[in-house]
Amino acid sequence: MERSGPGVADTASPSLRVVENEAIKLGLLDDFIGYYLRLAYEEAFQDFTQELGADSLKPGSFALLSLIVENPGITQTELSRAAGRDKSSVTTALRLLEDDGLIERRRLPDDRRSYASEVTAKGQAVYGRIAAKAKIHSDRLETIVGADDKNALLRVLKTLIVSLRQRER
Amino acid sequence: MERSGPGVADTASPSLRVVENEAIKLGLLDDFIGYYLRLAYEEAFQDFTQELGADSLKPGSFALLSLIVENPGITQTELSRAAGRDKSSVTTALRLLEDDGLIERRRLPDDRRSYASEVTAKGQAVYGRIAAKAKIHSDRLETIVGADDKNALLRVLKTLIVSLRQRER
DNA sequence: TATTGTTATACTCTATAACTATA
DNA sequence: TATAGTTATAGAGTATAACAATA
Repeated sequence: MERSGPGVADTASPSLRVVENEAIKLGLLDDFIGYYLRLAYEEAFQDFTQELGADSLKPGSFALLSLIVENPGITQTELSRAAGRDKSSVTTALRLLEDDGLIERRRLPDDRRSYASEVTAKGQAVYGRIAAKAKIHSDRLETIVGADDKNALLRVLKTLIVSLRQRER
Repeated sequence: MERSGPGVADTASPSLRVVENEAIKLGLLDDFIGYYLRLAYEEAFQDFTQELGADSLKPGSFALLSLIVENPGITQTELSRAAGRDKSSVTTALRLLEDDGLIERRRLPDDRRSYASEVTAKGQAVYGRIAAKAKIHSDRLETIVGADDKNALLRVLKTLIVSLRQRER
């Protein structure tokens, strides 16, 4: 990210005013990362959803489908950890994907408790279309913040996630 | 944020692996801001919640209470815009705050359709405690990412929010 | 005993739409 | 007619807990 000059970080910020709001004071909120993370997530998600249009896929489903495409045969417990969701949530979401014919599951012969998920031909096709739209969406975000800031943003977000998760334990 | 050297942004990233996960490939997801925004929001929120402990206040309520403390007499429509929630959601959340005795509402004499919200003495006290805990939480996040990156993160998030909101219209 | 996945269930947060009252 | 706020309701998206099958 581009550095703001010393001491000018705040004043250099775009005037959020929460929306384009008159003169609402944010107080504590103005410095509260979680507040902006939530708003930014919501806006980004909505932008992606609009881009998807008819290929609508729930946010959780998109993450799962990507993980399955990238890691054929991944088990549900692995998906659960990777997506940061409970295994019961994964079960629910996977059933929807399976009902739509986008993925298939088969039992693992070496551990018959586990199910390996695979993308189907149809799922691959849908994923291809979604991937193209995801790229458009990603490019738009990158245009907004700039390539350097985008990479830095990802890096900082990952640092936050990893550190906070480690702290939980 | 500290710049990574040219071309090393990715490799310089902390190895997220989604958690500390073996070797799950993220594919598209690895470059997908929305994915990390969601995970980061969830982790940050959970950290804040744990810090709050008994003074638990819902995330939406915290934002509303802050806005009321900072903007005494703010109306519900203004709160709605500021918090990025529908007015019906604001109504529901305000009633909880009112039931808990943290805020009061009074009709505006000049426009009897509107209600002005004010924090009560009790609400002020609760807010004081929460503010102290919010500071602890914020300081922790700042320690994790560093002061420069924190300011840059806020700046980039605000840019994203503002730009995407403008685009919607 | 521990783990994988399923199910039933419930919770949290939110929005939509129709409404009342005021303007 | 338009706006502020309320209400009833529904919907995402998720987790908890108890469970069956397997290890």
